[in-house]
This record gives sequence, structure tokens and C-alpha cells, in this order.
Amino acid sequence: MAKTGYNTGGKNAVLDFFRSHRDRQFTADDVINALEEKCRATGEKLPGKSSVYRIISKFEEMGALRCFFDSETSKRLYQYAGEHCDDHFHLKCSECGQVVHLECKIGDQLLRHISSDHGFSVSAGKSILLGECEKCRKKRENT
Amino acid sequence: MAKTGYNTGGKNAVLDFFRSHRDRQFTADDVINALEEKCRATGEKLPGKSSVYRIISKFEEMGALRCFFDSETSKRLYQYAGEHCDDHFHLKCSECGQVVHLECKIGDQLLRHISSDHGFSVSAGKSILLGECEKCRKKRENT
DNA sequence: CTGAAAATGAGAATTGTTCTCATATTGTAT
DNA sequence: ATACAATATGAGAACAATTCTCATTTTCAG
Repeated sequence: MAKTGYNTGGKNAVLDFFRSHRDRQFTADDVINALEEKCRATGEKLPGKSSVYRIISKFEEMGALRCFFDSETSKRLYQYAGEHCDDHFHLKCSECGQVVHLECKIGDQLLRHISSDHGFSVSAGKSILLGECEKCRKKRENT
Repeated sequence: MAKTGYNTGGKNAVLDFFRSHRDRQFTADDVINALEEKCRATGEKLPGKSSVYRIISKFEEMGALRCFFDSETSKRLYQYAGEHCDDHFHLKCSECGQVVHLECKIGDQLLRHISSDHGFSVSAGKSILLGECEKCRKKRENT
């Protein structure tokens, strides 16, 4: 990964946290709470709130984290941006938050079409397709 | 359109505003400013800030407006949800904000593929494909 | 070591949005 | 028309996520 400035415990702790929960999304507060718990257990120093916000922003800027917005709660959600996540679209269930990586040919075809016919260079990694997953749909229909 | 409760000047003014700017997105504040200007000109009564927020929320709930989130400014953006806007994807330039309606076969194909192969029922209308439009790309490359 | 650049913490400040509540408006049944 | 209950409104307070301030501490290259 690219250099991020000085190497500090706070940055490592935050990035470790996101790296070990790659397929979920967290608010800044979630991260703060998780670190608090971890630090209570290990005795490490707990990074303060403003530092966590700063660290998250820096990682987002660098592309290590991806930012979403939870309209229900008005909070930003962050997720570790894996190595090839800018290549493909992501489906997100508005209900349960599950994210599915759409690594299919047709996604690439759509990107090429958009580029050639509409002159847009779409960032697939930042483009979330919102919908409802099968599980949530069935749950909804059975009630 | 479905009934929204009592028919009031505020609601009409807000909906009229969005209806006459269908292809752009506005913050609540944009709406407040636009109404202020219009009311100064026409002498109509100016709806207050909290009413505008309430009215917008109600229309969103009803499906008349669609809500996005501007990550740069941390503000919600609203756009009139036209009659058939849930049918197709929208491309949005992160730079200039231009929105293009992707009313192409391949978009439908993608939706069908996602439904049949991934079990997701994606709402195309709420799924914004973020990218950079041709104009902004050229501008960027020439500097 | 030393020094300059970068990071941190505590809490204040900011700001988009929601809430409160007293008042006003709307539509309907009489 | 009139009365009345439901709904909408306005002014400003309250709220909460995020950013800012600034004095202090940490990092790391030379």
C-alpha cells in the first residue's frame, strides 16, 4: 500500500480493524467502539475520536476505504476497499446491508458501453446498485 | 399523484420547483433560496425552513422525490422522480453534477442478470453510477 | 541526537437536520 | 355558511455527526 505519512499505532489499529472485517460497513463510531473494546483487552493505547475521524478520512482519500451514506441514520459508512474493488459494481441490499460483488462480464460490457456511447468514465467501485436481496425479499413477502 | 394530505401553498411551491428542474439535484437549502427569490418576485408567502424540510421528506416518502447524498458537502440532494425514472440507471458526473439517463438495452439486461443470477432486485432509479463526464475529463486533461 | 514534519487529544465549534409547541390553515360533515 | 378535527406551519431550540483548534507529543530522516 502507498505510504500514508508517519507510521502510528492509531492508523494501524484502524486499518487492521477494517481489513479483518472486509465485507461489512462501519460508522466512525463503530470503529471507535471496536477499538475501545480491543484496547481494553490488550492494554494498547486508545486513539481519540478526532484521530479516528482523521485517520478514516485519510484512508478514504488514499482509496483504502470506501465511503457510503446511510440515509436512515444520516451516518457515513466505511468499508475496506479490497485490491480489485474498483473493477466491478457492488450490489447492496438496502434492508440488511449485505454487499455482493458483481464480477460478471455484463458489468464490464456496461462500463464499456457507457464509456463509448455516453462519454462517461464510471467508477464502478464507487457506484453502488441499491436494491433488495433475495433473503430480505422472501422475508418481506412472508409477513 | 397520490394524495399528500391537505393541499397547501408550501407543498405546491416545492413540488413545482422540482418539477420545473427535473434533471438537476438540489439541497434543501437550494430549495429554500429558490423559493425566497420567487416569493420576493411574486409576493407569495415564503414557507419556512422547517416546513420545507418537512415537505421534502414527505414527498420523498411518497416517491415523488429521490434522495441522494453529496459526500463532498455532506448534504442531501433531492431530485424530482419523473414518471419512468425507476426504469433505468443514472450516470452522474462527480465533478459537475450532470446526470444522464441511461435508457439503453444493456441496462435492462444488467438488471435481469442481477435478478436471475444474484437474486437481487435492484432499484435502478436509486442506483447512481458515479463517474466523470467527457467534458470534465477533457477539461482536466488540458490543464 | 536534533529538528522539522506529522499526528494526537480534549473539547469547542460548526452545521445540516429534526424536534417542540403554540398557532394557523384545510377540508368535511353538519 | 359553521364548526370541528386533522393537518400544516413558523420560529427557534435541540440534536448529532463531523470538523476544527491548538497546545503537546510522536515519528523519522539526516
